[in-house]
Amino acid sequence: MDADRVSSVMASLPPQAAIEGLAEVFGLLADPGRLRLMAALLEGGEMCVRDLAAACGQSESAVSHALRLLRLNRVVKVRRSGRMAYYRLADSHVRMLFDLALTHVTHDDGGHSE
Amino acid sequence: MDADRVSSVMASLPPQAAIEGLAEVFGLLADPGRLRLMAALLEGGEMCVRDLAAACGQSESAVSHALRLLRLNRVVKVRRSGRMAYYRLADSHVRMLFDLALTHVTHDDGGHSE
DNA sequence: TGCTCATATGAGCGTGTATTCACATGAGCC
DNA sequence: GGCTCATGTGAATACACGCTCATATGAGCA
Repeated sequence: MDADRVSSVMASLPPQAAIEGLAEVFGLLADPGRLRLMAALLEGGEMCVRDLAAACGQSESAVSHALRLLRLNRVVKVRRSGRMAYYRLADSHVRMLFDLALTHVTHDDGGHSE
Repeated sequence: MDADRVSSVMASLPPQAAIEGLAEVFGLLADPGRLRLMAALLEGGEMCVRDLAAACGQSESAVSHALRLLRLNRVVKVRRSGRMAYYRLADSHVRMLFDLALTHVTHDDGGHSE
């Protein structure tokens, strides 16, 4: 048991709040439904809820719930016009993470094993 | 309802397998315990289970379970020496995502709101 | 006003997942 | 061999999360 190493590593760990914030952000990206929405918005630019639901193969209710989460975390932005709501990706860190990961996953697919 | 836009977006969506793989990877990063482990390994280089548990403030069992997950997904690698197991970060995409996000979160902290 | 459509939201439910506890494996040491 | 220590694993529990269903809000339109 290397006590020196342990305490120096402990001291270097990011604060709890930062860690939990990170986990929350990654959690947003840990759902296929939300990922499809983001991929659609990345390609489509700006879309309404119905079109997003149709394009991503999800119910409008599920999409609305998902968009609410992304909205609360500032991953997407809304523009309201009449009774329509047009969503687009915000220029957030989340977008960048998603974009980067998507690029990688389409070129090289790592898999499972022990 | 913009049918053309919808179908063109649908066609551009990454295949289901890619999306699910992405979600799985992000899911690995969506837990504060695992993030602390990765942060510790990023700083400490190579550490045994006990030291990781001590440095991250988690039970050894929880750490072992978490490391198993990370190992199965090739995020960490093990070196066994006698009864000890020394873990280190693998050069995976996951590591890069984590590293990038960590850098950002320590410089600018985005938050919640409607 | 009354109706429909687009979206939003709340409750309830089923599922996945992290943690703990108890135990197993296996190396080092006497 | 018998003991201890470091790690691994399985089962059980508790919690979080996403989905659906029902309903609400609010714009457009007759």
